[in-house]
Amino acid sequence: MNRLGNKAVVVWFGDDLRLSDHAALTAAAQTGSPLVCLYVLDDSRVETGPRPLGGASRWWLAGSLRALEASLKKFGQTLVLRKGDAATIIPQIASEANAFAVYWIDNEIAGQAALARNVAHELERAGIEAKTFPSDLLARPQDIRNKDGRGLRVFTPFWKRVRSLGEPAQPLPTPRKLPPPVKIESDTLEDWQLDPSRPDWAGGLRAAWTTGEAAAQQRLHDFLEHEIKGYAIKRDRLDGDHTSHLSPHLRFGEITPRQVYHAATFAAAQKPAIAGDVEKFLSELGWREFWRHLLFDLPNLAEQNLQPSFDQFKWRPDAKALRAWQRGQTGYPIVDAGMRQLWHSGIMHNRVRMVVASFLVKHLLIDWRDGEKWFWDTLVDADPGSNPASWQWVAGSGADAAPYFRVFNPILQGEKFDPDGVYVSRWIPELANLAPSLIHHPWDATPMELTAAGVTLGKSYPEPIVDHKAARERALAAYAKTRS
DNA sequence: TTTTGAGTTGTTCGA
DNA sequence: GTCGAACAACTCAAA
Repeated sequence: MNRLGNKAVVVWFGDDLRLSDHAALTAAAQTGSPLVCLYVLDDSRVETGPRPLGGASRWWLAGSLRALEASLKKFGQTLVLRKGDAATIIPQIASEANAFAVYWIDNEIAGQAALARNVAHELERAGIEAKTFPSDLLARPQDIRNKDGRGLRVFTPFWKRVRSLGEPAQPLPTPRKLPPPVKIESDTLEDWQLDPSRPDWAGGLRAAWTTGEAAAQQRLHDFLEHEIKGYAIKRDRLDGDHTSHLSPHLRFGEITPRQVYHAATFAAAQKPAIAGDVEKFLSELGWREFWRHLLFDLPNLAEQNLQPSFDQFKWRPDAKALRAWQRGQTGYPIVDAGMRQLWHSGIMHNRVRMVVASFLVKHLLIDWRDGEKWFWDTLVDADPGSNPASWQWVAGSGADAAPYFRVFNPILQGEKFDPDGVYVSRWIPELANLAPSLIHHPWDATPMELTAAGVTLGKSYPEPIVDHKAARERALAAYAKTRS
């Protein structure tokens, strides 16, 4: 019993599937009131709601919810699952539980912010307190403004401003104990069918990932302890594993940027030799932050060109080429390797993301939105900020965007970042027997070299769907037109 | 106030 | 083989 009688409190979980550094959960636990831990899957494709998850993200969500359920169980708690319109369901559950308040973390994402406003409104009408807690971001978008009150559009000044605010708050520990649960009816995860079946295409995802908060913390620890040395240079290499692999964990809030920031700066203080690598790593966290802040200002980032001049751009609809790109059948080994890694593992090395995106947008002149949608569906780390913003960055229509003349050369990029062809061989085994000097441009091999490697161009591996030089010139001409 | 310089991720060309 | 220049337009900060 507490000062509120036997009234309960509801914690509404969203993209914050963890128990540590969770201000809403911590505050709810401190009330001592009986507790409802709630997750609502809002699948309704309403304009104002959050963007419906892609296939790979749905798979991740299922695993993450399972992990959260298991963690809560250790505290004698349960996770209540409901599907439908959050603005209807949350007040219902709150009154069913006889709750005096609903607490949640305000993740300040476009669709979610609108939904959260509706939820708060409905709760107020029902006489139930709606209390929100600050988002996971390192800084509040409201605090990073230029003279005109707008968010910054260039990364370096943005990141300087964020850093000038000082260290982010220390992350909160996991509550020592949680109050008992209120009995509320719940869907089961099986009801939601988040995992693919018929066919089950998630084998590669299961092999590549462990979802959940504990796995996220372990990943961060391993990365800082054993892998970060040399990050500043090695992160661009495709042979070997030199990136943190934290992105999907961050996406679903299994770990917070605050936790990553403090763990990383602590590691740098212990080992001055890695200080430069840590600084580079933190700036990657800064890019995530930058894109999120951009999304805060521009909710329609996945549809609307940030630079209006691009509205006139004549993209080239080409279903056949789009499909070849999606399936990793363009005939450019570095592009195809990336697209196959994505399809198999739900992830793609960041360097290759730039190469394949540049290829779709510039070599094929296909609308960046088509690429963005494919990534949204296939990436486990598909982020409402980073994904559209990075596509716009590559296309040149975005913030701090790549200049129009930057057309990645897929052969050079391969030779530079995968010099021994390790990455290509792994994802395109049919090219594995080609010499490293040929593996990024098999069309230059002699018939004898191809035969020796067991490659038949056009059969075992496609011919290039466009010629690099011609495609580059076509892209430059098309981009020149939008400028004038 | 105005001006100036710098800005994640590249490529090609010609000297 | 290496190196510098050229390839826009815009945003922000510092002078």
